[in-house]
Amino acid sequence: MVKPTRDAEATKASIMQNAMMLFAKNGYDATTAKEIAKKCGVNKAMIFYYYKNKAGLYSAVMSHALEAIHEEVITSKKCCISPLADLEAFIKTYAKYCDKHPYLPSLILRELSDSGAHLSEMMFESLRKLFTLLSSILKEGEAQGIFHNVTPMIIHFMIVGTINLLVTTKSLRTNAVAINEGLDTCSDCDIDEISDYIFTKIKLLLEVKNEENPTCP
Amino acid sequence: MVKPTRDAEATKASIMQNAMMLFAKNGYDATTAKEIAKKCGVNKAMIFYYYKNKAGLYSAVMSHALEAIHEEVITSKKCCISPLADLEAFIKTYAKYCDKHPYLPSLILRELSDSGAHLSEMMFESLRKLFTLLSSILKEGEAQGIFHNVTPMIIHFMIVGTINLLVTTKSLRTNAVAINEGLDTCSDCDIDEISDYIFTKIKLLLEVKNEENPTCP
Amino acid sequence: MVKPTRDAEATKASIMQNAMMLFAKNGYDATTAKEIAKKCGVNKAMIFYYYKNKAGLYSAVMSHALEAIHEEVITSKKCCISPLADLEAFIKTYAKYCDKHPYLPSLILRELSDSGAHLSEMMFESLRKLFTLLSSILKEGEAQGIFHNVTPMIIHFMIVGTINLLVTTKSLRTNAVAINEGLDTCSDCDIDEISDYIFTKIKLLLEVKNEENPTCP
Amino acid sequence: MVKPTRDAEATKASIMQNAMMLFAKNGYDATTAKEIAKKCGVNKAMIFYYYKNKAGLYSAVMSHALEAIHEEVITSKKCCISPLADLEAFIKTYAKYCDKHPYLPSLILRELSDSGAHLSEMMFESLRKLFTLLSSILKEGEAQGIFHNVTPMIIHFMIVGTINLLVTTKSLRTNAVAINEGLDTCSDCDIDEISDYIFTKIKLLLEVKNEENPTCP
DNA sequence: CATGAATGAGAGTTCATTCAT
DNA sequence: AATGAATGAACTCTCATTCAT
Repeated sequence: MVKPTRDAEATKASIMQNAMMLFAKNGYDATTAKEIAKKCGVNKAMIFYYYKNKAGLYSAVMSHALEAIHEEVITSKKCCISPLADLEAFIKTYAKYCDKHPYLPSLILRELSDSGAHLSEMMFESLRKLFTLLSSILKEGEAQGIFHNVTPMIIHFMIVGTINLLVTTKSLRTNAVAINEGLDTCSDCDIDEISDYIFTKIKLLLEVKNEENPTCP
Repeated sequence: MVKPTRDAEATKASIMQNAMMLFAKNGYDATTAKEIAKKCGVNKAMIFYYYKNKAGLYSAVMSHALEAIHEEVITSKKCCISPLADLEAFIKTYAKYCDKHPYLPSLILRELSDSGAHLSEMMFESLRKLFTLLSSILKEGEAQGIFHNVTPMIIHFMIVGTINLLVTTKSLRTNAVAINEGLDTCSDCDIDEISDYIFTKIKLLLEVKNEENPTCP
Repeated sequence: MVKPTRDAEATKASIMQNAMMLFAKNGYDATTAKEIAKKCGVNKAMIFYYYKNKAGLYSAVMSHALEAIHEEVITSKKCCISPLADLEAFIKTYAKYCDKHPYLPSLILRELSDSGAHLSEMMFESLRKLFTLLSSILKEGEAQGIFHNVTPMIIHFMIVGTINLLVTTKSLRTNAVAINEGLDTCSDCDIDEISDYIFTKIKLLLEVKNEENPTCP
Repeated sequence: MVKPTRDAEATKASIMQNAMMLFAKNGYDATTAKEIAKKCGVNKAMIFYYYKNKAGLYSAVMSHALEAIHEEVITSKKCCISPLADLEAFIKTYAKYCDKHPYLPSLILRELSDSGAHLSEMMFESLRKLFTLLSSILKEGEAQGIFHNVTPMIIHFMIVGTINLLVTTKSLRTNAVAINEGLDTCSDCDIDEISDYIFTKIKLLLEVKNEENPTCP
């Protein structure tokens, strides 16, 4: 009995927002249009009015999320002056964004978990762009003799995969520690510690000589 | 006078095997009983006869997969004599197993992607045991002064997450390279190269002094 | 400050015109308000504004079509001087009208095909008047000894049914001949040939002695 | 609460039978699966179990009806010895069949009323076969000098169209006479009178010399 | 042990229609 | 007069699950 907004933009955005949450939590198939509509307080039919069909909504959700993160990472990179600083920006921005929008890593993991069989052109493109960005940073660093023995794809997954898993398993890790007290599941680590740690480790792994390169201010 | 299809046990196993494939490829919801039955060449009702319901079958599938890997990784560890060797065994065994049974990483990623909301006790336990194993290796190595600055949870995800993503995205990465030729998506890397590379990198990242420690024969 | 689309009457008429086409082509149920509106270039809501609801629009369409033909056939009759001439006028006018407005026979066949269950009073009345007209011509002819053995209802259907089917199956008959070349589906016959032929045959069937009666000039 | 038949053939046939009635009465779109299932006393899902989808059921219904009539007409023809006898058999068999199964003419009129836009290959074929049959009778008669000035397509529609309309408008014609007493809508004519009349008229129209040709015994 | 028939619940989607501007 | 947003009811179709044989 929520009275209609009569504000197209707001309704449309609300649908996307709530759909994002539900898709991330329950996956594509287990999320129903009814459920989304209820959460938005709008009629089920509005979903189809604005997004044509469920797949269209999903596509829009993914596109939105991936564009946003890509934008953010690209922007953060601009302030920097060296591959190392770029790398740091990449890691920290990605981590921060995932922490703030924990739906994203869920959605990405889900998409990747079926070999991208249902990945739309657009999502595929977004993921590729993100990788291309990191790849160019790493290649540049290698060219400048700062990074060594780089296989960009694997490094990419080391960074992105680790962050994704840490974010998506947050509640899980808290539970695990409750059961087995000796286990350190990093359940108290905040996102800044985590990204610092990852950055440090990635530097080691890329055989960076610490003192010589400027990082992000 | 109806001739039974040879062997009940075989039918039951066939259902599990085919279900595993389909669950991994399409996810829980998108996999239908009809589809599984068809692939097995048995009647749909048999699934319910043997596994009570779809959730029961899924549970059995996950249980089977996780037990198998756990067995394998635990066993392989025994052959070795140092934390470094154990680490190597862990990485290579896990990677090899995932490569041979690519359904597993898919299933795991899928489960983790919703914060384990639907993770059964049993699956949760299995994942925890896997982490406990690696954790003990890392702790032991740190105690012996071989590994440094270890946060086991993050290292665990770095290893397991990277391997999972590399395996699940295999076909995806091949496509990506077809589109953008300059991109190196490691599409030709075989699993041995990959696990070698990861092991090497993890050693760097754990600040292992290379020459002093024996590895697995 | 919204500039009205020129002319309310024009909008209303456009809706009717396009609705007629679509109802004829796809039937009542398969024709949607959206579709009609799109074809008219007006907003969907206008249909309800002008015609209250879909049934109202349909009613208006049928009424319009039937009135038009009735007007035309009745009028044409007046120019003539004998039952035979009247009959000729009836056949040729009906045929010509159907050929020019092929929606009408479609709509009529559709209505009749469900035993008139949904036939509105008004449509029923129109169809009845058409039959009454032919009936009176035939009766008069019989009274004058020109026509013999007349069962008006059957003759009526022989004329009207044949013309309706020939018009509605035009494209169908063209296809049929393309498939089976030996078949003569009269696919090239134009409406004048057809109505001439029908008139000739109806004369034979009514046992008219050819030379004695004047026809329409 | 009808207890299940557990007789596949019976259930399947019941669905077809009831669907035929409803499709004929209300048309394709206005007939719902729910309605059909209710009339059969079976679960809605059975329709899809046996016929895949609504269109499949419709197709099966049409196919069944058209095959049946074609069979009947072909069979009746065999007993005869001259084109005239064949023609008589055609008309009387068709009329009788339509009278006994009044769904058929409704379905045919409906299909033809949209220019066969939705006519499936199979239905189209059946209709074509029926026409081919009559066509060959007429051509043969013309070759033997019994029939004159034959345009088979038009004659076909004169026969078939007239019978179809007479059958489908039966109740309508009864109503019309109630309103306008002077009107003779042939509301009391039985099917034998009708087909006799039509046959007689068609003979006149084909300029058959009455005494010289044998008809069906 | 195995099958095909049957079911009920619910999903996505469409659409006539109304409301507010 | 005209529009786009919003709704509720209905429809087709799917699917896990059960029943009878």
